[in-house]
Amino acid sequence: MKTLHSDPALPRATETEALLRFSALSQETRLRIVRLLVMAGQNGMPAGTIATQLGSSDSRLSFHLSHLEHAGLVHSRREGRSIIYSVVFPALAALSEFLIQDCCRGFEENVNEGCKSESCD
Amino acid sequence: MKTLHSDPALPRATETEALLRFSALSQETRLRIVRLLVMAGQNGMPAGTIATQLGSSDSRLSFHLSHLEHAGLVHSRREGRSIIYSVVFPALAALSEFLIQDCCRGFEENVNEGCKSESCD
DNA sequence: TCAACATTTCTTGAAATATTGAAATATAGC
DNA sequence: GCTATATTTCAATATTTCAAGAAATGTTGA
Repeated sequence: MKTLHSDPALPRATETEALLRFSALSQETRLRIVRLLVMAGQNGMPAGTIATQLGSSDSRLSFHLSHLEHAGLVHSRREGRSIIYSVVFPALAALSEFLIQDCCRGFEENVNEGCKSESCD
Repeated sequence: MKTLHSDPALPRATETEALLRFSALSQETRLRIVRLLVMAGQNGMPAGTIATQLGSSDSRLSFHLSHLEHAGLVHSRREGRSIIYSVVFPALAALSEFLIQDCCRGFEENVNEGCKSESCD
């Protein structure tokens, strides 16, 4: 079984990246954008559609999308007059890796029993 | 193989919890506290030791520890005159679950190829 | 180039969060 | 009870982040 966080080819986020990404995800609108884009998958979604679905103003949404893009969590491409946003799955994966690796890997001798028995290996 | 994010007994964090926890982790000192406590494992570490190791003032550290505890990411217990802090591994696990589940589970028909081929299953 | 549409940038003010240092609280040992 | 140690709380200040709307920019298709 190949899992999201155990793929050795998938680098864990650095502390700086992790900080930037956690910060980006710690805002309600931005977290919802990410969840919306995850559901939209590789097709992505135009900025205007996202704004409509979340009931946010265009300018506010643009700000949040820039924020997410700067954090490397979403990617944009132009299609006609629309700009299509989509989530960067490897970035989410690396962030998970950052948490999980610290939780369960490399510190096996120290890890608590709850984690060891319920969640690891 | 039993993995951190695929254990059905391990509930995914709610959006509110996720927001609170992402927010807690998006601050340099707090992220370092969590990493330090992960390394300390179940034994945990006294507040004073954490402050010394991170070069932070006692009062500042106390504030950040309260913040992390309120977010459910760390737990405290008294031992003599020290208060020992330790990380709540299931909380980290649930947060990872929150990201990973949204990334790869429940939306298989939409998930992008990069995620599907590199990270899922 | 022009008109229409989509997105971004900028400004302002409000709200949340961080830092510092001093004072307060709690425990252990004498 | 008294003192030393460990940690937390509090008040004042500084910093960061957020929201809203107007104006500016960029793109398409005629």
